[in-house]
Amino acid sequence: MSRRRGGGGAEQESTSQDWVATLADEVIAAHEKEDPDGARAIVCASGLSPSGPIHLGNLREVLTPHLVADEIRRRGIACEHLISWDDFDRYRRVPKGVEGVDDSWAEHVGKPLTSVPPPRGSEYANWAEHFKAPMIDALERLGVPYRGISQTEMYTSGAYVEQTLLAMRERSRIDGVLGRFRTRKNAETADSDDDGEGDDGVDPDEAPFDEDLAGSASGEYFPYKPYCGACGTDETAIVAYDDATTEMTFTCACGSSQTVLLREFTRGKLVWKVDWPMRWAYEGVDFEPSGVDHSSPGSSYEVGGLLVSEIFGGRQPIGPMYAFVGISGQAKMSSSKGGVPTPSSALEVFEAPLLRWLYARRRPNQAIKVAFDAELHRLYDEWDALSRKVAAGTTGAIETLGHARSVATAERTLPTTPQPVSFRTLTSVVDVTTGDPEQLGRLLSGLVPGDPEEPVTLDDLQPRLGCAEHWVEHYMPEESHTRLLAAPDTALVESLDDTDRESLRLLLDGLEQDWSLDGLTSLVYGVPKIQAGLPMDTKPTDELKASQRRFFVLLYRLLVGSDTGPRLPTLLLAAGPDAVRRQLRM
RNA sequence: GGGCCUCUAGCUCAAUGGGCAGAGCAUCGGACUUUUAAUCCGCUGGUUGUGGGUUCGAGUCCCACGGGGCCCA
Repeated sequence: MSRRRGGGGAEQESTSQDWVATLADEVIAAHEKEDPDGARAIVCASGLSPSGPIHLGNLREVLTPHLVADEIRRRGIACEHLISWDDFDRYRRVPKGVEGVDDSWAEHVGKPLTSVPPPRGSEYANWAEHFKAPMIDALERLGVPYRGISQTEMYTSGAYVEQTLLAMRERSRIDGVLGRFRTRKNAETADSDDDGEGDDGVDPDEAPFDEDLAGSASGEYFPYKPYCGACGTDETAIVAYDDATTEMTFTCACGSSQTVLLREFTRGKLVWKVDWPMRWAYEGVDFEPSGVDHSSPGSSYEVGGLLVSEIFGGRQPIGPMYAFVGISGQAKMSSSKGGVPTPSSALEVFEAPLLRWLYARRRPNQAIKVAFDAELHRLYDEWDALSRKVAAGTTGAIETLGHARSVATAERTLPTTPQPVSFRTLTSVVDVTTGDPEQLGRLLSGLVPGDPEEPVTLDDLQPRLGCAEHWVEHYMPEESHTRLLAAPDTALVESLDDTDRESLRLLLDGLEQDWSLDGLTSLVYGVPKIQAGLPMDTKPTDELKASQRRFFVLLYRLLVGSDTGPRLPTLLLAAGPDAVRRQLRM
């Protein structure tokens, strides 16, 4: 890891950088140009709107700047990561499928997110806090340090008063900039759902609120939207504003009307397209990515780039666009749990470094997929293979970087599983033992080649074991489960011929002579040998193999009702002697 | 209508500042006293969507066209 600080720049030596290092180079170079003395720390920023569950797409909004900031800090350069909680945004609609929420929340549409009651049963004070909380927890577990800024706090404390007054003074210039992107056709239907953070975007409904033309009751443009003092919503329109006194009068759809001094008034905010560049300037943001929805002409990113310099005297941050994050595999309960998988729900089945790796290994403009289905197994396999290669020193520079960024940050190392048993194996074992710790322990100690002095404990398998347990319970397809039959298949038992009956008797007789993986292994393979009159150490012939196979199929049918299943020693050990006897008794 | 992204082995995808096109899975062959979507070894597999251009050199950069996805209108 290079730790150089560009005295005169010109360090182009390496071609083995990943996208994170390349972006960090750019950010550092741009920052140096502007602030040669390095008096000001570099600022990377994210914006999150807690208008509903914060999903895995939003996580990219955070992890992209996080990785860049982390790289900058690893180089010993001061860098701060801001997360702006856009919790002063208007409540746009009632999200579907959120537990504890019904249509009655519609009456809060138009209020700030921090003024909307949380879902029923929530321990949090309001809507925004309720949805921020799991994200805050996930960021902690992912090792993301940041400074959170509540926009509600900023606006209501008057932090942005000067900027607000400036924007109002300059309203006609702002209007002009916005106008460059308005086509004659859509001048009346501007985008109201443009909150900049890829807010799930599904908003096919209702009359959009025209933000570009906010509050233009008089036909004049105002870049500011007050919340009504009576009903609390932003269904307001400014009817008069005086630059000298900052006296502002506005009316509301609820019928009320208010006259305030804007230099003292704090229940309102700049419209999004003006708000964003104002904050770039206010915080001195050097890096902030944005979702693909900003690739369109006239997007808030493009417009903001003009406004930040023309109005607010700032500079547009470096800001790559990141592509969408796809999801495969759904939680069984997803519809009742609010639909979209969130970072917290992902961390129930992904080890934290693995989830970081998904976001670190691809450039932001590449679409990525977070898998909750069986592809998760492959992902774990890939990750384990990478970890082994890194440990052996056989990886390329870029792979090594991706791994390093995932397992640790500049500040700390994230928890890893000491004994990374294959996720596939873990889920299968958890499934057949139905999570019983004693059986789990027996099976896993047989699977993990452990030092007899220091036997493997279940703790050595954490946190992965917990992920496997959660996956089996919530994501494993019903048909993939191995379920012991609840009662003997008497019809099948009665139809057995003498040879089959004898084989079952032999198995049951020997069952508890050596109740262990090894003992059961030699037993199940030995039964057909005994029947054929062969010694136990006989090498298998084709004929013997065939009879073994027949025997196994019989056992599978009697135990789980199908022709195949988990390895029989594993299955028998997991089932326990009582259940085995119950199913095989003649 | 405008914009962004994408197209690489049968499948899923790598190749991240132009420098010998690579993995996993699948197939096939071999090994294995252990059946499972087991493990190990090996083989096969390619006109990098199409056509041009820049370059000593292009999957990579530029232009056009075609397929797919997304955003905005």
